[in-house]
Amino acid sequence: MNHPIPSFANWSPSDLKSEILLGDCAEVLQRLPNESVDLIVTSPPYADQRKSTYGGIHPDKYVEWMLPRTAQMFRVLKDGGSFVLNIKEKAMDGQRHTYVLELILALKKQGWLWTEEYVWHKRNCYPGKWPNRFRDAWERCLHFTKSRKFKMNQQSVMVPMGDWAQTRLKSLGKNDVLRHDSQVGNAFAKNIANWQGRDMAYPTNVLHLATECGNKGHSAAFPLSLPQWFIKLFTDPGDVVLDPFVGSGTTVEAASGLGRSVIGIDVLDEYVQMCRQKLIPVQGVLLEKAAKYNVDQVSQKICRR
Amino acid sequence: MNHPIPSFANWSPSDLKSEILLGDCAEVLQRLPNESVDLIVTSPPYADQRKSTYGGIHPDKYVEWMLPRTAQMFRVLKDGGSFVLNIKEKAMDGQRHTYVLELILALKKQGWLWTEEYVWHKRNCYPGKWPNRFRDAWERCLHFTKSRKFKMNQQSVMVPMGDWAQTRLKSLGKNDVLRHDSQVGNAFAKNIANWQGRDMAYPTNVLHLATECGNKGHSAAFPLSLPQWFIKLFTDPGDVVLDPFVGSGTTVEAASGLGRSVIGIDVLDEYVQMCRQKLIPVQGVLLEKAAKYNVDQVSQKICRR
DNA sequence: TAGCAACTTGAATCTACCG
DNA sequence: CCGGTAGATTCAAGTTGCT
Repeated sequence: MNHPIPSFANWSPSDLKSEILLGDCAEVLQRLPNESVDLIVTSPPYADQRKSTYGGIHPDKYVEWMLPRTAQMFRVLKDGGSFVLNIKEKAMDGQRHTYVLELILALKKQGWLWTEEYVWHKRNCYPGKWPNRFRDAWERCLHFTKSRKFKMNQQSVMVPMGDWAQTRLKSLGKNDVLRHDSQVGNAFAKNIANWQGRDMAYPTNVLHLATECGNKGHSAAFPLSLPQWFIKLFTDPGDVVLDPFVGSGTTVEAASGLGRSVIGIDVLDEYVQMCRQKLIPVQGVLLEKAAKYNVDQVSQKICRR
Repeated sequence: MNHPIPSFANWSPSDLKSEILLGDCAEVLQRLPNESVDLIVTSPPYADQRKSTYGGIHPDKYVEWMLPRTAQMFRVLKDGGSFVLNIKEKAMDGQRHTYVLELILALKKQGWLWTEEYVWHKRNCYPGKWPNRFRDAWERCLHFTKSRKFKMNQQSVMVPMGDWAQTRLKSLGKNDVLRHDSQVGNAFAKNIANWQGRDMAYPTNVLHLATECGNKGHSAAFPLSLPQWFIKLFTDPGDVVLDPFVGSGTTVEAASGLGRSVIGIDVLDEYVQMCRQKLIPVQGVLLEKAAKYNVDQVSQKICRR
């Protein structure tokens, strides 16, 4: 269990693989070599007073808890790579807690560049009514990089304009594109270029996505299209995506579906198992595809834990 | 020029007035008495390296520059009042500057409660294309208060419901009626709820507003509906609204139009003049109205500190 | 098959209450 | 007075089932 994880770097795009590892990413990440990951997309356990899945990190201890983990992420991320952190501070005692702000400042001290803050606008947010606030309908997607130059495939997330845009259905337009892609399964097969004939426009830093209510029991809370968007934007097919807090495995699912290699880590065996289950059909597809090249090599890679 | 500004507090709603004052709000606000303002809505000069309207505050000096001004705002704001700060950090050297985060932390130290962060989603944002980021389509509207209990008229900003309501309106099921009875309790409130509650829903903390392209040349970039929303939400008619950084006067215009008294301050005489021009038609109405009651009494109130 | 209706379920947050 | 839990509130999207 303590042997190093092989580097995913320098693989050809056809040699896709996925590793879902059990453990605390603060330790598991030490088994990854330097600069071996192209993109980190994760939604860490939110600070919480109650005891919960990750042991419940208290808001006041959150930055302190996170920093050793982001230090490892910094090490394993390639120089031109990106780190996308989906997070939102809770309201406590009538006001927003500041641990996310403090985390941003601390990450900058750690060497990260705070390149951008994307807003995920949740169209269907949690219900409720309070005398001092409305429902919280947005979360931060903080974009950090290691250097000013990094990989960004803007064309890959262009959205159709024209007929759609005029009818104020901005979210539906983007959604349809994403849904189309996810149905297809991976980026090799279909391309957004199929939507040619319409004018395409670059999106903004505000993402309109509904949360998926489908997954019950497990708090997905993270629509598939969210990691998909960042994966298409910040990686090429065959690149390596890392999610150090797998949870229900949405990022892993998105990365595999888009033809990226993926490393997932979680402390809870329940999540690890569930995530591996999700990948079985995808791995099947990859096997077929890879079989054209070298079955023995690929199956060995895929089946190894 | 150094005489105290009369208190706008304790006026009857019919005695609306507006004062547009020339000077730096750090000094001008000293002429206002304690706890005399119900709401502060402002879009301060953004940090900028270049010399610009407000003398160009450098990002690194921004917090230091702002704090003496917010200290005065804290003093003049009523206990149940609100302070809405529209702001967005610039990108500098390829990354977002942190002065807004630092400002939030500093304001908390100053005694403010960081109650909420609303997102203003700019539907039509500034065009442009860069290799490392998309167009910036959102700004922060930071909501600070002096205490946990504050005035919030949620009903005043309710919005029509989505398609869900339209299908629902056709036939109200038993469940709706029963739920309704138990929740509301009396017939009068029930009628109001029937009139408003069925097809209207509370908004979220994400505001969808297009920027108004109308005002050219002046760096307003602040749609009238944005201050209108907060003014309706956090004040009653007749309350006193303050904008210490008037600029093109959008907040002042909104407040007057909604029947609130208003105090505006700006260092540039050009903005002060323009803002007063905007208010002339409104003031005419106010004068007529006030004259009907008691001119002597009103003038007396004006001169009282 | 399309369309409507009823039901279910959320990474929520407040107040009230208890030990 | 602090810390923890229970109860109430509320709406968009998905799911299921019927016509």
